[in-house]
Amino acid sequence: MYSISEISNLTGISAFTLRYYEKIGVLPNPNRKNGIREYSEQDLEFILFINGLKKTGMKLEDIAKFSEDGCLKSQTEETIISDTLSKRIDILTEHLESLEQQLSDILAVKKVAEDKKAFYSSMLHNKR
Amino acid sequence: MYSISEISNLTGISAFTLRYYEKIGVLPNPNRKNGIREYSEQDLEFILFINGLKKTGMKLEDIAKFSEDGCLKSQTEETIISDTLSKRIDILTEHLESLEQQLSDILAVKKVAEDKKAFYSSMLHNKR
DNA sequence: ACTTGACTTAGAGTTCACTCTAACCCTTAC
DNA sequence: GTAAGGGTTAGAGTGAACTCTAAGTCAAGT
Repeated sequence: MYSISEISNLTGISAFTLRYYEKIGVLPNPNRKNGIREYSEQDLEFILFINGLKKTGMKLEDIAKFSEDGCLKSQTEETIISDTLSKRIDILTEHLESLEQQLSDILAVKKVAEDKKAFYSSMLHNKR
Repeated sequence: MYSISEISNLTGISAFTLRYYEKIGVLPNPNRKNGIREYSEQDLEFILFINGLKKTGMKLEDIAKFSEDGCLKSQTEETIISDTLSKRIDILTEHLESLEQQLSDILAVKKVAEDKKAFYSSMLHNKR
């Protein structure tokens, strides 16, 4: 079990931000003992994944949609589960497409940047 | 030769943003005819590269440092050129490191996202 | 002649994601 | 008992990167 400051140290996310994420629904409410947050190993893993989504450009609003249980009382157990699953699958599918786009952007920029760097280095070398 | 709206269409960057980039030094001033911007093929290429830097997370402030000539009158030709080259090399080197970090972040998230997606899909499948 | 699309400066407004403060309470370890 | 570390709400402030408006000028094409 981890305290909020331990999670903060392990993830690099400040305690402020962790509470903020909880408030806006990006992170689920963890178990509490005397009102104090106690994070499990699975909570930590989930937070790391969520942080990965954020680092790779997913908006907090969309992460919140992924995180939430979608437990509307008006729905049956069956529908809740299917809807939640479908929703999560959709969000992941879309993000995976974005990841492919990012990969190709990065590889393209990397190539040009390497070429330019080599070119500038050779100019610098010839000057001396 | 391209007009600002052509460049906007070709790059996906709005004319507003192109002028804004010029104002804050992210993009150099292009040639003008009667005060109207005329972009060359090389200008277009440079803009596409700059846009790649931005898309891969470089701050506009740093892009501006990369873009500027650094032509301080107090320096000799020699120093100007060497300083400009070294500066550009430094910026590219640092960004290439960031690109590596991004690649590993993306690959890590991609793996977990694919696993989760497969897991959710199988749950959904078993439900039906 | 008129429409279109360019130009200018200055500044207001927006969105996103924090980041922190205020002001106050509660519990556990030393 | 006191300090350290946790809790709450509400809201202010920050910084980055746009995004657009106002209000006017100008030049080329139909």
